[in-house]
Amino acid sequence: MEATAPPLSRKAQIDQTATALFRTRGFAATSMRELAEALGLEAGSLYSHIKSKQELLHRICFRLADDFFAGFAAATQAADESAATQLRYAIESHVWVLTQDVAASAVFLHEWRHLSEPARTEFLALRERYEVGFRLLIQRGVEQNDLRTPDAAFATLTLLASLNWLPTWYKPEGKMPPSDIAHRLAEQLLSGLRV
Amino acid sequence: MEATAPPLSRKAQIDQTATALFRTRGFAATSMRELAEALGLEAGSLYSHIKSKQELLHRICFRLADDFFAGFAAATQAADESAATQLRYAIESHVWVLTQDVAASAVFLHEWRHLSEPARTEFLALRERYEVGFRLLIQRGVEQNDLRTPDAAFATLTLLASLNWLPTWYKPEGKMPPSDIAHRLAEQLLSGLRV
DNA sequence: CCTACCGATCGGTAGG
DNA sequence: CCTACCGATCGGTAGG
Repeated sequence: MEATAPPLSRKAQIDQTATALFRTRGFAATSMRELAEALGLEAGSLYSHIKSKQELLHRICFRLADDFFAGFAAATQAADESAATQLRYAIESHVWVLTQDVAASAVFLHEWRHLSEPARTEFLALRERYEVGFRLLIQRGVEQNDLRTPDAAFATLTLLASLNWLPTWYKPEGKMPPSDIAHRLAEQLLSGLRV
Repeated sequence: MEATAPPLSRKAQIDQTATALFRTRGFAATSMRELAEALGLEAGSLYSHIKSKQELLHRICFRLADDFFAGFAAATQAADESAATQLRYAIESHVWVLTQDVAASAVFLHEWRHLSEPARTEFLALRERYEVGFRLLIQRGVEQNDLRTPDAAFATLTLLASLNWLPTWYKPEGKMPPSDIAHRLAEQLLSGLRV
């Protein structure tokens, strides 16, 4: 049971509508006039709430990055857990963030290259850091003899790839709850790595 | 050792350059003037070789679709092979097509939504059919007791996801030859499914 | 939040 | 393959 969501501020409404449009039509193919129309405004009126189209993309991408990092930190802070267990938590956290806002996740995953510099370079550095976090977990799992793989970097890429495909097929109204999906994905992906 | 490639026709040059631009900048964000400049032409001159920007995208996407289907058909025509073995061949074929033209593959995977109707709907139907082909192989592998998975549809999605992430990191000039990559990916992905 | 508008750029065409 | 150009649309601003 979920409480009714509090009313969104105008700015949050703009973010949400922009996210949906960027997802389905792409950043470059979405015009500010479309966005305004979807909100019941005139195009010029948007600019009393935001600075630019670019700012919208920036906010979406970096908010998601924050969420992914926060989840990863929480998943790996229990130092007494094995690396394999921490990896499971990290996978579940990743899926959780993805399912909490599929539209924003899709923008995060596919529209980031429309970020202008220096945001684009900064964004790529964050992604790299996140990926390294997963790779280190896998490597430690191998050292602890809980996991096995011929190539940890390779395994990391395929693991994240499987996870990041989720926004292309996940439907929030589907009957499998996010926690089930997270569990199932973690199970399947870990089964390919376990000793 | 590779023989020197034959000179490309003007139309093939346009296709190739458009593919590279659509990949790195996206279809919507690529202008015909950029494309012309990359080819050393004036924008208007493009239209003596092609009908529209849309036609370029259409040709790229459907050529790749043809390649994927041809490879899948070849991989699965040996009826005396087990489903698990056919699946291995199909995975290797998929990787082969991806690595033969990473740029076109990336466009195929990410820019198809800019296809105008009815091409877009037709394209989605083809993708669906291809996916079903993989799913049936996995299901038959399970029936033959060579493969095991709690959910064949789920396993299909994650398998294709892992494969389709390849164009985002594969560098043709890297030292791992495509056949090695295909082998390795097949091995890793099948290991998660094998009994 | 609207009206009215800016300069720039878009895909594409006519005529040679 | 180029020159010259079309109408449409773009992101964004000024002034209220």
